Amino acid sequence: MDAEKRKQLEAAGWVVGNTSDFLGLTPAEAELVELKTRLALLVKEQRKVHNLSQDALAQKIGSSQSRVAKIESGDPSVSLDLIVRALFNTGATRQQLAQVILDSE
Amino acid sequence: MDAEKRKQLEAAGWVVGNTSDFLGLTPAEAELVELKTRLALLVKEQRKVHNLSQDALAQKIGSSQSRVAKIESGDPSVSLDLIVRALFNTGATRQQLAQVILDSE
DNA sequence: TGCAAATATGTCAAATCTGACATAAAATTA
DNA sequence: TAATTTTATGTCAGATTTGACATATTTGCA
Repeated sequence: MDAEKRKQLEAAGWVVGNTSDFLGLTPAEAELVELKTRLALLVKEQRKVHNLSQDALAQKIGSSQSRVAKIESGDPSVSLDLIVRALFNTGATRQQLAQVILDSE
Repeated sequence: MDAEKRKQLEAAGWVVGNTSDFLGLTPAEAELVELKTRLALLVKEQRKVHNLSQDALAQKIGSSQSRVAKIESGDPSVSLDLIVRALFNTGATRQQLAQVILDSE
C-alpha cells in the first residue's frame, strides 16, 4: 500500500494498521472504503460549487454542521446513506455520482 | 400531494405521481429510496447469476440469511452500506453499480 | 405427491450511527 | 489588526441498523 494513502486514511480516522492488515481486507471491503472516501470529497466539492456553508447544508439534510464536517473529512462514523443524502442535497446529479464510482480505482 | 407542490416539482423536471411522491419525500430523499431499491434488485440478480444461496452470500459478508432476504426485499431497516457491501461480494462491478445509478429514473 | 433446500418474516439485544452540543482553530471580512 | 464567520474535533445519549434466532412459507425435485 502506498504510504501517502495510508497516511490519508489514518488521518481521516480509518483503522488501517500496517500494510499486511490493509491487504487483509477483502477487495469488496477495500472498494467500499475507497468509494465512501471519494463520495465524501464530492460532497465538499459540490457544496462549495453551490456556495453553501456546512451549516446551510446541514439544515437541508436535517443534521448539524459538525456532522457535515465529519461527512466531508471521511470520518468512519459516517454512513454511506448519509453521504449520498448529503450529495443529492448539494445538487449533485446521478451522472456525477456514477462518474465518481467509475473513477474509483 | 397538493397542487402547488406538484407544480413546483414538475417545473423542476420531476415526474410526479409515483409512490415516492405520494409518501411526501423530497426529490433528494426520493432519489435515495429509488437508488436503494434498484441496488437491492441488482444484489438479487447478481447473487443468482453467480449461483449463490442467500445463506452463502450471508457468509461472505458476515451476516445471516434473513438479513440477505431483507436486503433483497428492499426492507427499510437495511442501510445503503450493507446493500453495496453485499453487491461487491456478489462480484458486481463498479461499472454495473454506475449503470444502475444512471438508469434510476 | 412428499421432502429438503431455499427464502420470507418477525423479534430483539447489541453494535453502530446520529444530531446536538461545546469548543478550538482556521478562514474571511471590516 | 480585531471581529465575524466558517470549519474541525471530541463527546454522548438517543435513534437506527445489525446479526442471530425462531419459524413460516415457498420452491424445486425425486
